[in-house]
Amino acid sequence: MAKAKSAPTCGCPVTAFQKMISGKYKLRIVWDLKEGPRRYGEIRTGLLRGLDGSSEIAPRVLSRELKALTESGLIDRKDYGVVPPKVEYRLTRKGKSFVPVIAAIRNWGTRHLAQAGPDEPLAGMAAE
Amino acid sequence: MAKAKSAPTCGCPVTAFQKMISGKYKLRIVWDLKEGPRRYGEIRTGLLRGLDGSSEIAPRVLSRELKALTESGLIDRKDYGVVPPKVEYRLTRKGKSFVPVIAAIRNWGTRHLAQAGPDEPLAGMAAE
DNA sequence: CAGCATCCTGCGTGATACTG
DNA sequence: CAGTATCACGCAGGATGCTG
Repeated sequence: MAKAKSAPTCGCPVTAFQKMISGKYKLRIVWDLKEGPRRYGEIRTGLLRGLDGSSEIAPRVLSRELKALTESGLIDRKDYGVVPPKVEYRLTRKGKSFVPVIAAIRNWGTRHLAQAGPDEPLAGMAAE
Repeated sequence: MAKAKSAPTCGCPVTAFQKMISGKYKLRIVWDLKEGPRRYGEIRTGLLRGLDGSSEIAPRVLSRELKALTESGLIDRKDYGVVPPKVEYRLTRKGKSFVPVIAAIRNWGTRHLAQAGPDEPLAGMAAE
């Protein structure tokens, strides 16, 4: 179905947004990266916070999310090309500009969803 | 997975947000409803704008999205209980408070995703 | 008109094992 | 350490047909 993907990107920013951040971890990855570059393992570990620990994040999944984010231009991958492997991910300019949007989401969620998990007591959310 | 929903709601507003708006149409429905109450058919028709028309929205899908939104407390369902059936959906207070968030998303998307679909040249995004 | 019942399919996600 | 390769599964979401 829907073979011809010549669809005009739907023309809806909201839909494009949804596709871009589709996936369980993309938003959280970007959010975590706002504080600076992080390595693969660090992201993985950081993502486990807030989860009930019943499930570890499959490398395949995280890998794909990171790749998608990279291709979306939100994050940048820096491979140090050394052994043992060291790879850092950091926000691009575009990615940084996206942080306030996530902040707005978090803000709303905190207020209207009465989240009991203050992993962070509302960080900077200064819109540009 | 995650049978025991005793999980602490993940503690992440972002994750909760993603669950709440998961689905292809939820965000667009809320956005469309910001201009006032709409009937089932109107929502359905309105949602078709921006799609390449290759696929109609299955009633089952739209129905589920609307029900989910209702249970999320973002929209309210008003059944006139007449024949032929007339049902209107409108934003709740919570739903209205969510509109600015979508506006922020649209704003960002329009700027950074270069969307060519100006279904509306940025409508009012005044928070309440 | 506003749905619900049924079937079907692709993809996102998880688990496990292996590699440079 | 930072991934890739495979297998498997549940569910979102599309297609039809029917109903009050």
